[in-house]
Amino acid sequence: MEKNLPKNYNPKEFEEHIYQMWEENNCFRAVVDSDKTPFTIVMPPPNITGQLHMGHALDQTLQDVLTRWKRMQGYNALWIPGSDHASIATEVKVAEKIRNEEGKTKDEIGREEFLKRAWEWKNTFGGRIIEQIRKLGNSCDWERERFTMDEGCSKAVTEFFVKLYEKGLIYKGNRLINWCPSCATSLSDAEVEHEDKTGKYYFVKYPLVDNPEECLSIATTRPETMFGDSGIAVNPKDKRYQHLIGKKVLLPIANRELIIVADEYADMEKGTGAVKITPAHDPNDFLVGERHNLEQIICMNEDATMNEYAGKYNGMNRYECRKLLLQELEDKGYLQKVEDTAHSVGACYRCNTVIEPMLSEQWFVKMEELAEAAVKVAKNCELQHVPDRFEKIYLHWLENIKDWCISRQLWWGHRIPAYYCQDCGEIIVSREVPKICKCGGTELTQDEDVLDTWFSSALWPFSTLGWPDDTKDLEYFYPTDVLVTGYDIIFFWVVRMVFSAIEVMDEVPFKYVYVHGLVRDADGRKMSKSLGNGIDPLEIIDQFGADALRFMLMTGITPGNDIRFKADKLEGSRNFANKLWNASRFVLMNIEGPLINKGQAESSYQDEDKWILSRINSVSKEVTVNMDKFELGMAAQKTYDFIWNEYCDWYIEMVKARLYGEDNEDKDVARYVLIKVLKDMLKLLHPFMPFITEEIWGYLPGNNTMLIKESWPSYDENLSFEEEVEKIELIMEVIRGIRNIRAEADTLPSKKLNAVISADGNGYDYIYSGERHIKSLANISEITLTNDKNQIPEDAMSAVIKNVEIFIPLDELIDYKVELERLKKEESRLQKELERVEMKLLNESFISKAPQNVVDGETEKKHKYQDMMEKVSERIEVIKRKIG
RNA sequence: GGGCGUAUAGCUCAGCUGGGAGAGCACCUGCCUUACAAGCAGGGGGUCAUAGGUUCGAGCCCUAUUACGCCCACCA
Repeated sequence: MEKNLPKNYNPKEFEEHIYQMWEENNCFRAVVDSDKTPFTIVMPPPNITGQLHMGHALDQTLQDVLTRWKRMQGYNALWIPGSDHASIATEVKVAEKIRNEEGKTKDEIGREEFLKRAWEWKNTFGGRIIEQIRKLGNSCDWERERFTMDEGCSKAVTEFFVKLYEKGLIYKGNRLINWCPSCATSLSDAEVEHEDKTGKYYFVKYPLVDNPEECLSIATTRPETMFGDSGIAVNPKDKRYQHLIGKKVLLPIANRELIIVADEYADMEKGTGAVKITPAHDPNDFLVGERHNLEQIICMNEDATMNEYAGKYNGMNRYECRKLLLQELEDKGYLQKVEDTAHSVGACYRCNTVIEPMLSEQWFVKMEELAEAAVKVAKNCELQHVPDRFEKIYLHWLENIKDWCISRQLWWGHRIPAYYCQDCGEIIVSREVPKICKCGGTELTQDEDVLDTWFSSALWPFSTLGWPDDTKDLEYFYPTDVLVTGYDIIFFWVVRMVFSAIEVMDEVPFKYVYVHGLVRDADGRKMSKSLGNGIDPLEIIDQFGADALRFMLMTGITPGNDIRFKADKLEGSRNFANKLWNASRFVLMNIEGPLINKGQAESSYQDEDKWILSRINSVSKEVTVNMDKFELGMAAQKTYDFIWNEYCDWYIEMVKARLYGEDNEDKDVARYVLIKVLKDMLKLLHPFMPFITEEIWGYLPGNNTMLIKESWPSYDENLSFEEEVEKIELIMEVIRGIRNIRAEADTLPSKKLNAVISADGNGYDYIYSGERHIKSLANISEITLTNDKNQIPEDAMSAVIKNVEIFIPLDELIDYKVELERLKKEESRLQKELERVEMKLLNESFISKAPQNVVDGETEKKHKYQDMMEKVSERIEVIKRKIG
């Protein structure tokens, strides 16, 4: 007794131990090996605050499919896992925890103690998501697991910062930045999400100092910022206001004088044509202010409450202030009118609080030069996007980039390696903590701020390989091959990795960027916490198995397009796994003793053996082509179709009679082919469904190694049998034809029937050699094969397949009306096909302009249809006569 | 304001360089046929958003339009 698979497919019974087996045998491990070509992927590091969601499942399955496939192809495949410290998100979570558990604020607890708590938090919960992603079957090299704030990554961050600073690409400056009042930190432009909202235009009257009767009307959407006004701009070409240039207006309520300046920025079409200038709270106004040397008045505090510049509104939050201020303006006659308007409001991408543009001293990365380099590599194809339309998005962003604000007023993150001399004020940027200043001062304090999380993520493709040290890993595995990510973080991450890598490695960080879409819910909505429509991958795995989830995410997808999470699609994937399981079980229950060797089998192949061998051979080739082009959805689909529709539905059925028969030698051939094809199928499917394929593999005879280490099926010219393919496909059509007759005529008994088949030429030979299949699969007891018209029975139902005519003689059982309907339907179908082909062939320009092979093909079709038509018409005549 | 995507069977989606419209689910009919009812066999169902154009030939290429969605933008 050979051992066989359990009767039921139950992924829970083996997924975990299969994963353990892979790990124990170091199957995911990749080390420098100059005999092999490396294939490297770095995992986009999930946030330590995060829970595993469907987005991760999709993202990581794609990477695992690629990694496993390349590994099987013989590459030294390395997939580096890790996690991200997620500065803002983690800081907020930890602060929340401290507040809830101890009732203390961040400031009360202090920086040092806070960081201690944050690390504790990281150590407790940071590993959670890493544990969760193992359940997906990820074959990443866990010995190389990294964290963006581990020693090596931190060293890389410092090195990168200092390098850029020394090159003059990092500077500290007083600029207008995006301020999140809730997170109490600056944000980069990428971290602000814009949303169109309906708001209001408030037209406020600013009286002229010279002549208080005359007022300048100014439109604004944020009236509270008037306390930061330091000028009014009008367009120099604007005739309405030319006489006012250089004069002053009085800022209502605050009673400050504002100068009217002429600046191109003022748009004559917008508002009243005169615009208030608030240099410290608006990026445009900032520039205007600089040009005209206007005062920069910050009128808000860091928590977006008003400050002393707002007079009696001091301490009030910005919205409250707006409300009361408007009331006061109206009461005092300064509010001219209010109009509705749609305008976009920026919000913090972490907490969704409306950001406040504010003047602030921050650290910036100069982007111009870095961006240029990143543009160049895309344009000369060193970097390619899949699908390529994302290159446009990438380029557009880079070509319009502004300097990157990298300092954050947070504690959790990489502290900026800048030190200030308390004696002379000198800034020292250094890899090491400096002991003494040039001036001799020894009191040096480090900058309080930390760096943008994305500053460290930007180094991920090389910091994880040892940079800034000159490691063998770096030399061997870098640059990485593919970066897999969602389109939502191209700006945050992809772009920054590219220019950082070019800057320090002088080479792109990856050759391909595979961009995938979002996983949406069944109704097409984005999965989100607030909607509560998220689906937990762990629950799905628990219920259906990781393989079903993976396969579901991989089929029917196109790069870059979103996918919907549909329960029935998941069931379909699970059913497919079940199908494979049962087919394998069937094969195993028919294996006894050792298999014969290749040579023995080759000399005795039957037609169906050659057919299936030929088919798996072509399918392997096609699947590989698809994989090469990142068409993973297509590759999965083709594998699915082959396994279910060809191997299970046809080959296994065809071979059953041999397995149950007496011819032991032939039985062995069938067994050999069953196993051989099954093995190739498992290989093709393994990247997509690693667990079940590995599990089944372990049961197959002669397998000492694990499937994960097996080699990918390659095309073998010797296994292409065109004639047998043609032959079996004809037999299959004949069987379908008979089944159709049987099913369409409901008077037919389900018992065995006889058939007369008329054929000539190749058809005759093919049918002759395939009789046994027709008998067993179409439930026929006797076949009379003839090329003699006289042998054709009149009282029969019939079908025409190419040049083959099938008759099922039935005498009194035939419902001639039904049969006539059937034939007429077939006749009209043929008629349409024939007309279409004839139209084409009558067209002179088609004949002269279309390629010869296309014309030949159409001509051939014409003859075929004509022949079939003739036969069907004859039958119609016969049946008509029968009806009378 | 600019850019992009999607529109194909009742539903969800495939469809590679232009050459006879596909899958899964759902639906209808018949089957517990000793691998599998998470299954087997058979079947119905589409003017490929609209209008032009290029071509011998368009779901596919070009132009315009419509609907939905997304992204970018210093839109007082």
